[in-house]
Amino acid sequence: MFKSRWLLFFVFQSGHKMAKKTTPRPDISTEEKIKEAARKVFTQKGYSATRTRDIATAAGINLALLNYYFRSKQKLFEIIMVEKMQNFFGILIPILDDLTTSLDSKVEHISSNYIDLILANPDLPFFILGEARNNPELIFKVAQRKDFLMNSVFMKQIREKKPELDPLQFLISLLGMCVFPFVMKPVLISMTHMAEPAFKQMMLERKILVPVWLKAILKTKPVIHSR
Amino acid sequence: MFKSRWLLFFVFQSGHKMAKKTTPRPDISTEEKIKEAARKVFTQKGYSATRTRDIATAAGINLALLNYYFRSKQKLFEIIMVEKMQNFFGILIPILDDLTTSLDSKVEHISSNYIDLILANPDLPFFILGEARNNPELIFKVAQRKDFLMNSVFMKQIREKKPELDPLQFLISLLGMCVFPFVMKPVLISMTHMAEPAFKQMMLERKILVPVWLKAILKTKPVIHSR
DNA sequence: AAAATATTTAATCATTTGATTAAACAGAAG
DNA sequence: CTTCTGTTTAATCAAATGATTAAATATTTT
Repeated sequence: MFKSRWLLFFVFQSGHKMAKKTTPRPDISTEEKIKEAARKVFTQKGYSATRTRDIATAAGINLALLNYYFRSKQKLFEIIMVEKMQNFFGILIPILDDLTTSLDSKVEHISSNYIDLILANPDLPFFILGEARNNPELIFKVAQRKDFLMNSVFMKQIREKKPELDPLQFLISLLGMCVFPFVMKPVLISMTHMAEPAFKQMMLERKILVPVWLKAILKTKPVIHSR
Repeated sequence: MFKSRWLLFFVFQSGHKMAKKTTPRPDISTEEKIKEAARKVFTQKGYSATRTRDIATAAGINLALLNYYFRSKQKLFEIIMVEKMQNFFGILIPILDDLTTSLDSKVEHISSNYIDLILANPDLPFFILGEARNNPELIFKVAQRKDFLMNSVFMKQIREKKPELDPLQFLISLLGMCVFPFVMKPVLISMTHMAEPAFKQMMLERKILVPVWLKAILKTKPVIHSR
C-alpha cells in the first residue's frame, strides 16, 4: 500500500487524487465531501485560520482521509482557491471582452451579475482578496496574460467614450461599488442597526443604482491631472 | 518575582504592562519595540497568520519579553487593533459630524484625507476589515453608539439634498471609492503591469476624481425602487 | 471464493507555537 | 558593598496541528 501510493505519485504527480489505479468505483462522495467542507471552511476563515481538523469534522470524515485524497492542506487549498477564483473572475472576463454589447450594457451586466453572485457567496470576495495577498502567483495563473485586462473591449470602449480618463479608474470604481459593501459588511453591521435582511435589500437596490451612477460618472466634464 | 507579577495582576488587571512596581526606569524602548513590531506584523499578516516569534524577531527581543510585557498574543493584539481602529475611524468621525461644513466639502475632505492616510498605511484597511470579521465587538466598542453614523450631520445633509436616496448607499460608495483600490491592489498588480509607483499616482489622481464623481451622483435623477 | 486493490480508522509522530520558569543580569536604594 | 527590584535570557512545557503509519474493512478483479 505504501509502495503503490508513492509509485502512483511519481507517475501522475498531478496534484490530484492518487488512488483508484485500475477500476475501483468508491462512493465518489468522500472526496467531494472533503472538497465541500474545504470550500466552506477555507472561504469563511481563510487559509491560515483553517485547521485540517475543522475540515475533517465539517466533512464528517476521518482526518487521515484529507491527506489520503489531497496529500496536504496546501494542495487542497490550491484546488479550492483556483475554483473560487474561477467563480469570482469567470463571471467578469466574458462580459469585459464581449464585442457585441455596449459599454452601458456591460456596466449593467457586471453590476447585476456580480451582486447576485456575491449575495449567493458572501464570503467569496474577502476570501479572494485576502488570499491574493499571500498567493499573487495563483491570481496571475488564472488571469491568463497580464495585458488581457487593459486590452479588453470594455477598456477600449471607455477610452473611446472618455479619452482623458484612465479606464482602470473606472473599472475599479465599478467593481468597488459592487464588491466593497460585502467586504465592509461586518463593520457596517457593528456600527449601525442594520441586519442581514436590510443588507440584502440594500444590495438589491444597488443593482439599479450602480449603472445609473456610473453612467453619470461617464458624463462628467474631463478632469485634467497636473503632473 | 513570580509572586509580585500575580499580585499586581490581580490589583490592576488593566491588561497593561504589569512590571515597574516602584521606581525602576528601564529603556522605555523594549515595550515600544514590541508594539512597533506587532503593528507591523499584525497589520501585514493578520492575527492568525502572525507568530509571536515573528514579532519577537522583528522587535529584536527575546520571545519571553512579549509575554512579560503584554501577557499574551491576544492581549497585545487587542492593543494594536484598538489603536489601528482609531487610526482608521478617527479620521472619519469628526468630518462626518462637522456642523460647519457643506456636504461637498465633507466629500472632498474624506476623499483626500482617507487616500492620504491609506497611502501612508497601505495594509490598514484590509487589516481592519479582516479582523472586524472575527472581532465585531471590538468595532462596536470604538463606534460609541450604534446610531451615531445614521444620525451624523453628513447623513442628514444627504437626506436633505437627495431625500429618496438611502444615505448609507452614498456613504458606502464614497468609502469604497477611496478604500477599495487598496483592498484590491494585489489582484490589480497580478492582473496588470501596474507596479507600486503607478498605483500611487493613480490614487493621487483619485483624490480629485472621487469628489467630482460623487457630486455627479448626487445630481442624478431619483431612482425609485419597487418593493 | 481468493486475491488484489482501494478506502477507512485509530494511534502516533514531529514540528510549531503560545506560554512559563528559573536563573542571570542590571541598576537603584539602603 | 549589599540588598532589593525590575529586566532579560535560555531552556523547557504543554497543547495544537499537519501529516503518516499499520492495521481493519470494503470493494473490485480474477
